[in-house]
Amino acid sequence: MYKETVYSAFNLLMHYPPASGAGQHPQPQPPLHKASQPAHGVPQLSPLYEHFSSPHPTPAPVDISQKQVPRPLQTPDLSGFYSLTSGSMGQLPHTVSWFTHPSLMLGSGVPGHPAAIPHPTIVPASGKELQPYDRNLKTQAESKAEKEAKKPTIKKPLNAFMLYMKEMRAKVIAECTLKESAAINQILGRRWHALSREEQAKYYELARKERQLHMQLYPGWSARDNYGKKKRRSREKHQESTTDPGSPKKCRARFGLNQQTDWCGPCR
DNA sequence: GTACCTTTGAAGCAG
DNA sequence: CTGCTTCAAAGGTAC
Repeated sequence: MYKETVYSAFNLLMHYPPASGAGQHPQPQPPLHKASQPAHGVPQLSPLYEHFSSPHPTPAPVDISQKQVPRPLQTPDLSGFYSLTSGSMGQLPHTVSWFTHPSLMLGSGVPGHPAAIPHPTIVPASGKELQPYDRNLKTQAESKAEKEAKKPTIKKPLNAFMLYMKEMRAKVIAECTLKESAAINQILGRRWHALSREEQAKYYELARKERQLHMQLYPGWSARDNYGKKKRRSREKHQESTTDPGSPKKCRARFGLNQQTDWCGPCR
């Protein structure tokens, strides 16, 4: 069933091929620089802004100066970031995510500001609304465990591909009339590989700024904090068989191919 | 009700 | 240092 959906997704992909590659696997590209170590040629914020405002059937470019958001805690590096996100990114509601963090903008006291809206990366561990604790029914140990479990979870910052997915998902859904995320993500994965280095660099740069902002907001936070919070089934289920090629990523890993550029035969 | 699927990248961890 | 694992998002599916 699942594979059928995936196959249908690929069929659709043939009708909506990426900019280059035309339904085939992407052309090999030179490896990209590490996001944490920007190389020459990384677009500045201005081109980034152009990217998010140009390729889509969106209204005329927004006058950023009229949409500036108070940013009392900004650093020099993040200033342009806020200009970008409060302006053009505002046209992409699904991408704003935590760019407009209330605490950074000192929402309380700012008229009309959604100060009461918690940070999207902070969610109750249960995913549900927090309930008052009933002291009469729980032991201290239970109380401690419960409190721990209900501590708001700070999510990981999104990486470049995740940011790309957030922006492009709606477009793919509209084009392919698909809703199943697994199939959509396969398409997005191929389109990601079909992007030029310059186009990908925009998202790497955005992701780098996301991590930077995340570090400023949560200095002591570690990705390890969220380890084990997702209940997972036995690990055997995740190990692919020798006959199943698995995902391109797994396949590349198994055959020792370049993660950035190479496509293994079974996954084409 | 919730894990799984599916993708890439970042980060953590074990050897 | 290398390689493996986990988790970020998303929403339909399966249990």
